[in-house]
This record gives sequence, structure tokens and C-alpha cells, in this order.
Amino acid sequence: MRYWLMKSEPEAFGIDDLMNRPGQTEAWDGVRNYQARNMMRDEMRVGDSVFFYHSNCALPGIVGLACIAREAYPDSTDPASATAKPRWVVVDVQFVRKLARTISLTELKTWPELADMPLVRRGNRLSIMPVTPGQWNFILSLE
DNA sequence: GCCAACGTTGGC
DNA sequence: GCCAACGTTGGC
Repeated sequence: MRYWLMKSEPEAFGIDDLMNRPGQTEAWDGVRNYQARNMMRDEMRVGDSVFFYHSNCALPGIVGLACIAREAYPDSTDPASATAKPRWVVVDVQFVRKLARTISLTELKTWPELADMPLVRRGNRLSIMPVTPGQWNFILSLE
């Protein structure tokens, strides 16, 4: 059982959108970064826990919890998805709950305990990243 | 809207 | 296979 952080722009698809989906589940499509894809394809397993992060918005930060509901399969938004060699994959992500408050990026950056997270490192653009159990528990304790 | 960071593309 | 140009991400 692993822990992840997944970024999404709330204007495109936010935590409320996930909550309101049928089954509260949605395919996480559109990932076009190999590192992120490889994590989805090779490491994500059903039941893994996910921090849902809002990016590129007024208050970037962690807004909720989700889990992996289905392991990697071809991304239907990829033109090659129906061919023998799909390049991009999705996983299904299921809503768990919203946090009581947004734990903002600004706040996350203040904690030495989280200094190793790619999220708080300058220039990092990974949209999916692993979270250690220690980081996961520490962040939840901030709620 | 600006712009730094960085991944990708394509000419050579 | 190098690397400059270009496009995208995402905080501010």
C-alpha cells in the first residue's frame, strides 16, 4: 500500500468534480509525462491512497483524499490508445473525503519534515509523485 | 499575466 | 547524440 500526491487544476477537474462523479470515481487522463506515467503503470495499486492537490489556482494545496480504484489501462484520450501500442495510461481515482481545510503549498513549505517532497522543491513540475508514509501521516496531522 | 524551470522536438 | 528552440507547468 503506497501513498501518492496527484495534481489537478480545479478549473479543469477539482475535488468537487470527483465527489460528484457517478461512483465518485474518474479516470485520471491526460498525463503526458513519462515519469508520471511510469508511476501510474508500474507502481500504483488498487487501494493506494492519494492526496488530491489543486494547482494553478488562488490557493494551491492539498484539498482532499482519494484512492486508486483501478490499475493502469490505456488512456482513451490518446489517439494510440486503441492500437497495439498505447503510449499513455490512466488509473481510476475514487473520492474518499475532503479535508476540513486546504493545506496550502505555502504552509507545506514551512515544515522541515516535508523538505524532501518534490512538491516543495523549486521548479518541480511532476503532476504525480510518491509520498512517504511519514510525510502522509505528518500532513494529515496538520488538518 | 509574468516568467523560471524543465521536458520535448527536430535540425544537424 | 548534441543542443537550441519551443511549449508547458504552475507559483506568484
